Amino acid sequence: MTKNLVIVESPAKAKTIEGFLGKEYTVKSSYGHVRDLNKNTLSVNIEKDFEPEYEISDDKKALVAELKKLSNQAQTIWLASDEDREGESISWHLYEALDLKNKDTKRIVFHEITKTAILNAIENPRTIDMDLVAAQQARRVLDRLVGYELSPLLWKKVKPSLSAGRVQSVAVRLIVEREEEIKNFQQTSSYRVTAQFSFIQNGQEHTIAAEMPTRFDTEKEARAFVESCIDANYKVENIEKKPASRYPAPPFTTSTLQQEAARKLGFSVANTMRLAQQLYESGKITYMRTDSVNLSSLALGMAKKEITENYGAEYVKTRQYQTKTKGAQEAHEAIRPTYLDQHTIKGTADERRLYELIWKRTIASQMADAQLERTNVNIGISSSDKKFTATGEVILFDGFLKVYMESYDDDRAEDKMSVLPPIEVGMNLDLEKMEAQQRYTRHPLRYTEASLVKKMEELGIGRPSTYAPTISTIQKREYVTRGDIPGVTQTFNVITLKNNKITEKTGKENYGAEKGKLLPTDIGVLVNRFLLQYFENIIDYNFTANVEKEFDQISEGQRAWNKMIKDFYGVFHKQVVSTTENSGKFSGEKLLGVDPATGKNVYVKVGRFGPVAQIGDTESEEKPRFAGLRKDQSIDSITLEEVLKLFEFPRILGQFEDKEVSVSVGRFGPYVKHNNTFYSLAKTDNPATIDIERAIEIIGEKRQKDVENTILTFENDPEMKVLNGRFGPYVSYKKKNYRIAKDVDPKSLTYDDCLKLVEADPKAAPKKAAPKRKTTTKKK
DNA sequence: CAGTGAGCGAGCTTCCGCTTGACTT
Repeated sequence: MTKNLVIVESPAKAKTIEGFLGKEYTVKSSYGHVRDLNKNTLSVNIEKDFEPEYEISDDKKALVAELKKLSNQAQTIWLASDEDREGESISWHLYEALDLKNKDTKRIVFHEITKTAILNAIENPRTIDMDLVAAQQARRVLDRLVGYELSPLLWKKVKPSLSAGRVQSVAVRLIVEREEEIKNFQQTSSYRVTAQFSFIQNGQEHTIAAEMPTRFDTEKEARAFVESCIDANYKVENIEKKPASRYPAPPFTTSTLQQEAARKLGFSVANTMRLAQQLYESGKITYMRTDSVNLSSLALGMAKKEITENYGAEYVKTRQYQTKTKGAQEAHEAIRPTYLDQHTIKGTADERRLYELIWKRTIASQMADAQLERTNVNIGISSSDKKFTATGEVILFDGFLKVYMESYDDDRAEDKMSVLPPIEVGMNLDLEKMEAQQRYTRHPLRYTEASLVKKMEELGIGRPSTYAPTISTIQKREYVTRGDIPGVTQTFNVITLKNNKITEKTGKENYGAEKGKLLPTDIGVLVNRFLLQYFENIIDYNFTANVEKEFDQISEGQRAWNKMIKDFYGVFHKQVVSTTENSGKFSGEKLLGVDPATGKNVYVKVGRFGPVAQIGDTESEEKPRFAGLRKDQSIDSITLEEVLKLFEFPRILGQFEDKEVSVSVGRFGPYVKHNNTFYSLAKTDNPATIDIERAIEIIGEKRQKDVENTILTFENDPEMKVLNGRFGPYVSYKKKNYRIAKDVDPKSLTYDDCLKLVEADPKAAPKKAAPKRKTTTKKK
């Protein structure tokens, strides 16, 4: 018999809290939301004031039943989900789904998982804040209306299975527009002049590197300047020393953790989150989905002690950080180690590296500023008014730099502190070498996963729990791919003055190479163009920020949620209807030219199966011919010549085992076909140039692999096979697959066993390709 | 990436935010 039932969102949290509360309390987890709108229908009743039709999610039915049983036995039910919009809503949905009674139910909140905080929360219960619940409902309904009205429009006008939404469509827009910026970027160049000087002090030679702050726009000007320096004298005119300090970065939020783990450890956003989840579940770090930079008083105390013991009291500076993030809800602490005295942990190499990063960042955030002395030296030229400057930086006190320094996305030098030699005002310097080098302006960098998250956070779109899933969605929809840009070789001029002689030469550099960047696809570009044309208001960068203001008003009780939705939907739905009726197919069709062989028009466009080339007109009597574009080709840049090559498939390569071998390009990439069997080409193979020898090699490799993956075959029926696949052994029969129970040794199966499995298949109905996720079965 | 290899006469696809295991053909 449970006296008190406490419900939190996460099981790891439940475990910790149960320890604080003693045996009068049972602590359970709701595992997030327990109810939601049905996945297969709109589930928003527009006629009835946008009433949402909630249902208990399939995977939560057993859990809700268990919680209901426990709550029936308990005297008091404590709803302890997070103190933000979603958390409040989770409490309300629990209240509804568990059929709770007002007098037995108490709503409590806490921001840190400590015994005092929990006990304090228990002392100060409140009721569910229905205004906040209404704000969440508005958010949920708005997202559903936008997503479930825009996506079907895309299926109709652009391509099936596409999706659009308040968050993902803006993320795609950012990537598409960055690419356009890069395409339209006008490169310019200028000449930067650097010099190396030397002097002798107490019989010792010193060198000093300097730069001229002004740049020359043209080669002519640069050369004229360098020439004017022949026979010139150089003199130290003044030295200025200035103190400077540097501050540590605030503790990690989800977004900054993802960024730093990408920069310092090379982790993908999804990988970082998986590792962080591991660390959280094993109690090593605090909650990893947070937008807060706040540390609990307990953590501040631990940090102070740790820093004092390891580095000394002068390294301590306790700080409370304030969030700068728009719309931050701050239901949790920042991400930090649970115990700061654990500098390292046991675990996999990646877990340890991520933990150490979190530890360093947390500790550094509570350490003293670094004190520096920056020195600027001006060097005069006897033949010119222009000056060279040399800068040096000396660390007087390292402070937090002893532990950690944040990285940046661009290639700015993170650690270019240089110590200047013992230089004095009035000193004459010898010129060792002067160089005027042509430097090009650089286009903005493409987004990485992590820098996209940063940008999304700045715009206030998405939440810590959705950054990683959103990035995966826009890649799954093939709006965006991750890839490398090789860059181009570019030449630059260098004018050198040495020993009073001028030489000029050209050098080479690689420009614009980028690795692991997010690149828009043809489909991404097209969908973005569609949305921009018909729904600019929805993919406006300020749309989320604006509706968030309205959600805030709802949560403050100043506005009715369904009134807000009504105002929005009135405009939005009209757009949907008018676009449905007035716009035709949106395929991005482009006429490339005329096929010299037939005289027919050649087009490229986005078809039902992706980017496709077409010879002949759709309306003509004779059916047009189609050929899919390769993954490395794009509608934007492909030439007529390249398109015509695509129609040269299938290419007959020759004979092998008395059967024809051909190569072609299909939906899943280039393949070799032999005896009605398909063999995928390796990434390194080019279907346009592949020869029969290599094709036979590929066939051999595939056969070898098949043999390795074949567990059993049967002489009486070659169609029946026991194979080893991604999910372990399975039975394959007549192109369909059947699972084998876990406790059965696949090697021991007889032909009859297999046939039984096939016949016992519950899905007798001819359903193609089972859905990836469980679909909710809604009965009417 | 084990499997698929068309250009669609059907049926299905889809949103954002909470949270973790379940467990695939």
